[in-house]
Amino acid sequence: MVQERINEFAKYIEKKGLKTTQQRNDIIRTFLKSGGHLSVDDLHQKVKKVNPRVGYATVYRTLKLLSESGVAVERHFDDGHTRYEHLEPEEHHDHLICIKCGDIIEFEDKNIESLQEKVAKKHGFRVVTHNLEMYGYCKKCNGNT
Amino acid sequence: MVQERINEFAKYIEKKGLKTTQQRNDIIRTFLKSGGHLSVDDLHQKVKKVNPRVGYATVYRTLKLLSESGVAVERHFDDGHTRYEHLEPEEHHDHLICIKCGDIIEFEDKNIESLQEKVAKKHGFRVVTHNLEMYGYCKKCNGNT
DNA sequence: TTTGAAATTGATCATTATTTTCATTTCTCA
DNA sequence: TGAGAAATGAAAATAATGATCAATTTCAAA
Ligand SMILES: [Mn+2]
Ligand SMILES: [Mn+2]
Ligand SMILES: [Zn+2]
Ligand SMILES: [Zn+2]
Repeated sequence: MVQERINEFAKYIEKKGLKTTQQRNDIIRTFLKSGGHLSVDDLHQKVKKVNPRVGYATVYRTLKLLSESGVAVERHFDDGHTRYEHLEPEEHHDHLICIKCGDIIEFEDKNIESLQEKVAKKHGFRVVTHNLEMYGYCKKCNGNT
Repeated sequence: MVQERINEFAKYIEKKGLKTTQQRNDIIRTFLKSGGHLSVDDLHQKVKKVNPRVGYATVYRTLKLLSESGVAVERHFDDGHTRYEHLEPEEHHDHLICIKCGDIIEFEDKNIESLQEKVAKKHGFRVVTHNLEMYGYCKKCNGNT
């Protein structure tokens, strides 16, 4: 639920002694309303339609805050643009990324996750985050160039 | 074997109609002699000890060629520095990365790999490359801050 | 061995994503 | 409502990487 994410972020802002502003509200609402994996530029484009005076730097700063608060997660796919998506708490997934059309498929596989933990444990390693990305050709692009 | 990698690269250079040069030789030998996951800067530092006149750009260019040839692979961990390591043909592994001391543990898990393929197949996706990275605390860093 | 076209090199400049600065504006709340 | 703290946006600063280009090197043909 969008409102819950907004409240969650508000709580984080409050706890850090920061302030609520119109720009932040516009950015957060636009972000939460959007699906997919947004670059800073993507989001800035969208926010400008709502509030043309929002600056690029503020989008950067707000996305950073959203990540810190747990409302958003940063993704670093292999295209040199950090992307953000919003997740429900405790939610997690990994990605299949088409190197032809750019389509991104999300998946979650408990068996893989549990084997990952097993590997980590074998090395005495405590995992905080992980990412599993597979690059290749999606179904649609498979029969082409 | 280092010599085999050198030959492999020579063959690639030849096939592309490129030339053998002292700089490339120095860079390649230094790279193959080194273990670990080297940044461009790391490698440049090392090469300069062998041949001080080697420029930064040439290290970039040569690492690119090494990757194309299959002798090296590029890694994009979450620190903004592309790193390179050399692998034997057909070799593959993934990484556990300590966010405290920076140590990198390599692992290979056929079970995980096979589950990955299964997930991809389920989505009609043909995987070309993948990367699985787990960030956290290594055994040594676990009992500290 | 000489030669010259093609490739390479290194210094420097260009680019691009992201961060920082800082003067100005906006919030918060006593 | 007014002061102090935080936020903003425009522009400058960073930092990794890529592109340019004149000078140098390689190599196969002569
Ligand atoms: Mn996703
Ligand atoms: Mn490795
Ligand atoms: Zn596709
Ligand atoms: Zn460690």
